[in-house]
Amino acid sequence: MPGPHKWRHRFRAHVSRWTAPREAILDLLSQSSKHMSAKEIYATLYRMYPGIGLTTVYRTLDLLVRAGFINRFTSGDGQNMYEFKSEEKKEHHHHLTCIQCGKIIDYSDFVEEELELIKKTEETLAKKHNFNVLGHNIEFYGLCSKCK
Amino acid sequence: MPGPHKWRHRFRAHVSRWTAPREAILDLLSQSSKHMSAKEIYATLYRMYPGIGLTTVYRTLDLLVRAGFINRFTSGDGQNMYEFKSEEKKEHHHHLTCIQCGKIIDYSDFVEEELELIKKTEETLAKKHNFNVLGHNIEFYGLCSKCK
DNA sequence: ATTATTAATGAAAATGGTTATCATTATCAT
DNA sequence: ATGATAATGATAACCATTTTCATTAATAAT
Repeated sequence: MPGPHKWRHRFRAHVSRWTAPREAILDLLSQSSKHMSAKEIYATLYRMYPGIGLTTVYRTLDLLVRAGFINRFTSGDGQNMYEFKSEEKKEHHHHLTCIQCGKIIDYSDFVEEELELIKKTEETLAKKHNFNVLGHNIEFYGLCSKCK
Repeated sequence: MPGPHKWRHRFRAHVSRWTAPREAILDLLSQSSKHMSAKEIYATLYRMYPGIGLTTVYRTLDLLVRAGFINRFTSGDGQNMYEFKSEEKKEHHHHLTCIQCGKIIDYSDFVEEELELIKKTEETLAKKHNFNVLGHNIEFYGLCSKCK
């Protein structure tokens, strides 16, 4: 469903108004396969849409996370990164981060095993501690080939 | 080895000078079973040692992480938490965090399985991406019994 | 023990990511 | 077309962490 309002339909279930910034942000993230920070997203959009504000970027990203369109995760250096939840390659993946240069590699090795274990763990934790488990963060970190 | 210089020996391998703030911080963390933020550590120590500075707390925590005395991990709300690496209960544990109130529960269910998988994953990632894998963060989050 | 060297400290200011405020703008139901 | 109000964006505030730099104090040399 290409075109100017590609996301409108799905988005409208979550917010009352459809706006240009929201489409621009969602569009950008859906086309970029990379993880992006709020600043990066702002800087990229600013080129073609100089009116956009950083505040709106942050607000929209929050919205998109809550609505389930994108994932948020914390990069090593303390800032949040965002990535589009693709439907096609809906492979469950985790991140391998270089603590030196910040490079992030997606990996999906042992996903089957991981998922089993995650599911089992979530169930046990939910029962044992009476938690409503909503998600998880799994990340490996170290030094990439260039930095080590 | 109790007494005023409990840590001196082990610490001296990593830094050139042994100081009161360093001992105080390490002492506090070793006695507290909880995870603490830099601010909490500072506030606690300030009572018995009003001369201490927040800067020193941060610097010493960095030092202790690098020296392997303590672990640092990111809590949900964007601040770093620190915990002593106990030798006795050297059980590998991970964290279950409430995104509402910030409560953190240590859990060690499925550690055997987890450790196996982690080890396997680390080895594969190291080879595949030529990474020097230094560690991992595994965390589940959700709503605790009070907050849900 | 005294002194010299310089690592370590701490007060204050700076930094950087994120959030709150609020007047203005623009979407959408009518 | 119009009005109600959701959404925006400029600015300032916030908060954890880091930097700067003059002062203090731990250790080595005397």
